[in-house]
Amino acid sequence: MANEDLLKKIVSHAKEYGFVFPSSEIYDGLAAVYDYGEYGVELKNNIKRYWWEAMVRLHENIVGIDSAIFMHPDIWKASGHVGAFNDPLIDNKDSKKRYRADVLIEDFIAKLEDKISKEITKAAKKFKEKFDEKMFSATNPNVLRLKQEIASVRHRLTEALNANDLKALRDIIVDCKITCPVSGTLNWTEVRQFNLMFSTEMGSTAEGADKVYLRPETAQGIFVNFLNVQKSGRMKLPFGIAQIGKAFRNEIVARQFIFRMREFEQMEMQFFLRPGTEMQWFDYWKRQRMAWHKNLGFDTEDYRYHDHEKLAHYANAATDIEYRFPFGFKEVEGIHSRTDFDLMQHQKFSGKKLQYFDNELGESYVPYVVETSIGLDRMFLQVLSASFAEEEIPGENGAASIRTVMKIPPVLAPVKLAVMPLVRKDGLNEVAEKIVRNLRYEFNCQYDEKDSIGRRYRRQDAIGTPYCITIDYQTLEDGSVTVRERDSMEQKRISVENIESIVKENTDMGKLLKALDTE
RNA sequence: GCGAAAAUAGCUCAGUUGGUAGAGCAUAACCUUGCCAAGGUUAGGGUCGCGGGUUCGAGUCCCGUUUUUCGCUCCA
Repeated sequence: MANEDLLKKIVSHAKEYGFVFPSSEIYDGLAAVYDYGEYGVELKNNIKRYWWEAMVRLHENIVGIDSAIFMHPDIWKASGHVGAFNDPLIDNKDSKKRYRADVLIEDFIAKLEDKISKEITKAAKKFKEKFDEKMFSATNPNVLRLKQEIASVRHRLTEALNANDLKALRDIIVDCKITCPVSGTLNWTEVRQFNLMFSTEMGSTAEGADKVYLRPETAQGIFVNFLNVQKSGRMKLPFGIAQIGKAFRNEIVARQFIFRMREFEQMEMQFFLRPGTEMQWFDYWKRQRMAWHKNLGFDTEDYRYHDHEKLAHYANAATDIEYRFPFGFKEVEGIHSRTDFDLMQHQKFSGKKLQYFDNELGESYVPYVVETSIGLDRMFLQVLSASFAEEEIPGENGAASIRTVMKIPPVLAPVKLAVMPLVRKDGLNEVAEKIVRNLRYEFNCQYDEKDSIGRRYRRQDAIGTPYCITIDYQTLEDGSVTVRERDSMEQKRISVENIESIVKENTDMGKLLKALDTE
């Protein structure tokens, strides 16, 4: 199966069986926004629970919070999102390449500087020992002209950037005849700014309204609550704060189904620690998080680390956990050693001390942070991708049929059990309905009496239900039922009383967590 | 945001040189069967993504637009 086809199949399967719908579909949809359907929301909630309990319940020193999406606007100045998210971009119409306008100009300045050093090298060769570089660069007309040009361009660049004047930026490019490195032409578009943060107004009157942003990450809600949690929870370093929540990014290109959405959900944990111990904790979380993924039982070959060589300004180590999606290995989770960058920034912008008094050392300091950040929607897509299977089943008269089955780990499956009467008569349906009524307190349980039993099994396969119970005439005689397992399609006869324990045993979150903890 | 391609029923797709929309599956009701999809009868469901234009007439031709996919680009 070609890989693009596989993604297509997953997308249409997700829609057909109520996992994921395009947003606002009857209005032609809204780009890069999706809704979760009746089974999707169950799966998503189960993933959240697996993460939350693995982080918060299994670690004594990790607690959770749920911070608001709206935050004080200055937070985004401190975090660097205002500014860094505002790159001025320009496109070359011939090569179709996009550049950061300020980078193009910086490159141009670098070229001029390069010219100066070439002049100097040339002159140095010519005059040998008699060459005086200081004297030369202060008097040579070529060098002086270049220096003047650099100063002028740099001045204009600074002015334009400070004034946020996009037209002035473009004028510099045009005036300096800066060409596209690819096409070599001057055929530029306007300079445009892409603010990756969504904003809205807080306050109902136009005059009093203040601009607020929809958070582009959940991490900042943790940083600004660091002291609150540390004090109210009497937390001792090292400790972590976990959070699951929505974040919003106005992506220029949002594609690949729910892999990159404008509104998405993150599961983040910030681990606060003593400076100098960050690499040890970075390694710890790197292993822990990979173990969490692999504990789900999918093919371990499909996971890998991707260590960052180019680090962001705030990080001193970073790695991604990547999964082999139908469109290649892509990031599902990031583990970053963020140093004290964030807390220092908030200390600076808020004017409040964000320090921890370490009794062992007898001194206070701004803690370092190691972060684990996983995209819930990506994780969801990962589970869909890994679970989706089409199997050939030998038919009765030689004709093979295709079985589409979602081999979702039973703990995460939206529906744990389907109960169906073999026939919709002779009281079999009543018996089945009663079983569902009794078991629905324990786990998500479905009743289905429509169509042939084989077709009902296939319907449950399509949504990943791990167990199907069938009530037949023998049930009426001895209280036994058949239990059919999703992946093997094997059937066993068990007594009605044992249904609960069998399903529970194999769909139990506690058991999955235990397997994770002993690794 | 640029370029290319696509868009017809819930899904997968037909639809001839322009003549007023079909199939299979799915869904619902009833009957029948009963352990791994595709039994029978009936029904519902589409202003052919949307808007404009050409034409007596547009699913079909033209322009715009939206959404999706692919390639660039971006992902602090």
